[in-house]
Amino acid sequence: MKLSTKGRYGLKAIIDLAIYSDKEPVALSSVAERTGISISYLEQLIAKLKKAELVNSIRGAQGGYVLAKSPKEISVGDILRALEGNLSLVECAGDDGTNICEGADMCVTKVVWKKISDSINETVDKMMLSELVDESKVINKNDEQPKRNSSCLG
Amino acid sequence: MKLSTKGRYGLKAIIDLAIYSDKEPVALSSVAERTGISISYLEQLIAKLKKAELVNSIRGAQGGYVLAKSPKEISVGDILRALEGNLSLVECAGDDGTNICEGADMCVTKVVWKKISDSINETVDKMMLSELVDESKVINKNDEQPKRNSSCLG
DNA sequence: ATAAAACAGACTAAAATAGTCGGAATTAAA
DNA sequence: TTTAATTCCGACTATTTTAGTCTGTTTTAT
Repeated sequence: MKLSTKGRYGLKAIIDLAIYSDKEPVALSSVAERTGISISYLEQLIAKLKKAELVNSIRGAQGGYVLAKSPKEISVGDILRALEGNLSLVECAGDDGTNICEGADMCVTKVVWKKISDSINETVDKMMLSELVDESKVINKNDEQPKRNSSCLG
Repeated sequence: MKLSTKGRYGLKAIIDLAIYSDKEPVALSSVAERTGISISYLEQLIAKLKKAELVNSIRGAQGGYVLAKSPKEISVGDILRALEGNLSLVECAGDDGTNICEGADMCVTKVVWKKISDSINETVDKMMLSELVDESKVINKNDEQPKRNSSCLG
C-alpha cells in the first residue's frame, strides 16, 4: 500500500512550481535540475496535474508551466488525487461510484475501507500547497542556493 | 496505493475466525469454504497473523486456529499491520525508525506523509475486531445460512 | 530559420502481487 | 498403529504494475 513515485515526485514537482513560477513560467528542464527527476518523467506527471486543471502550460520557447490558481486554493488532496487517482485503499470504497462487488451491501469490511479513505481524504484536503511552500522557504531560508536534495525524493 | 489482497482477504479471514472459533478451533478448510479464499493462500495469511500473535494454532487432526485474545482487544490496526507491514504510504515516514533518505531533515513532503499515516493508524486503531463481528452478525441475522458472499472479497 | 519548449504515446526492464504446488511434521481418532 | 486431517514451510510462476525511457510532433519566442 505504498504511494507510487507519481504521487511522491509529482508533489515535489508542483511545490517547485509554486515556488518558482511567480514571475514567469517554469520550464520542466529547470524543475528537473532542482529536483533530480528526469524531464521525461516530469512530463508524465505534469500532464496529470494539467488535466486536473491545477497547472497551466505555455507552449513554445520560453514557455513552461504556472499554477492555475493560488497555492492557497490547491490542497494536497487535489494534487494527490490528480496524480494517483482516488485515494481509497480498495476499489470498492472509492468515491467514484464504482460499486464493483455484487455483495457490497453485506460486506462488513467495506465500512473499514470507507473509514480509512475518509480519514485520508480529510487529512490531505486540509493541507494546502501554500503551507508546504512556506515550510519549504523556512527550511531553506539560510541558504543562497536552495538544497538540491536529490537524494531524498521521498 | 491500493491495499494488497493480503490485507483484504486476511481481514475477512480473521473475522471469520472470530465468529466461528468460540467453541473449537477452526480449520482453514472451513474458512476457505465460507470466504471463497483458497486454503493455500489462507495459509500464507494466517501465518502472518500468527507471527503477530493475534491467533494461535492447534496442530494435527481436528486442529485449527483460534484467536489469541478477545476480539475486543484486537484492533483492525493490529490486523492490517500484521498483514501488510506498517501502514505508511512511503518508506521514509514509517514508524519502524527507517530513515532512509539522507536529506530527510529538509524534506518538505515528509510531513505530508507523516500526517497521512498518522491519520490512517489512528483510524484503524480505534476500530476493534469485536465491532466487525457484531456488525457481521447484524447483517446476517435473518439468514439460517450466513451469506457465502464469495463475489465480494473487498 | 532556429532553438526551446510543451505534447503524445509507444515501448521496456524490473519489481511486486497473487497466488499455486509439493511435501513434511503433528496429532486426534479409528 | 495406521489413517486422515490438519498445520507448517518454502520454492516456484504467471500476471500485473511500476517506473521510467525514447522517438517524434507541435508550438512559439527570438
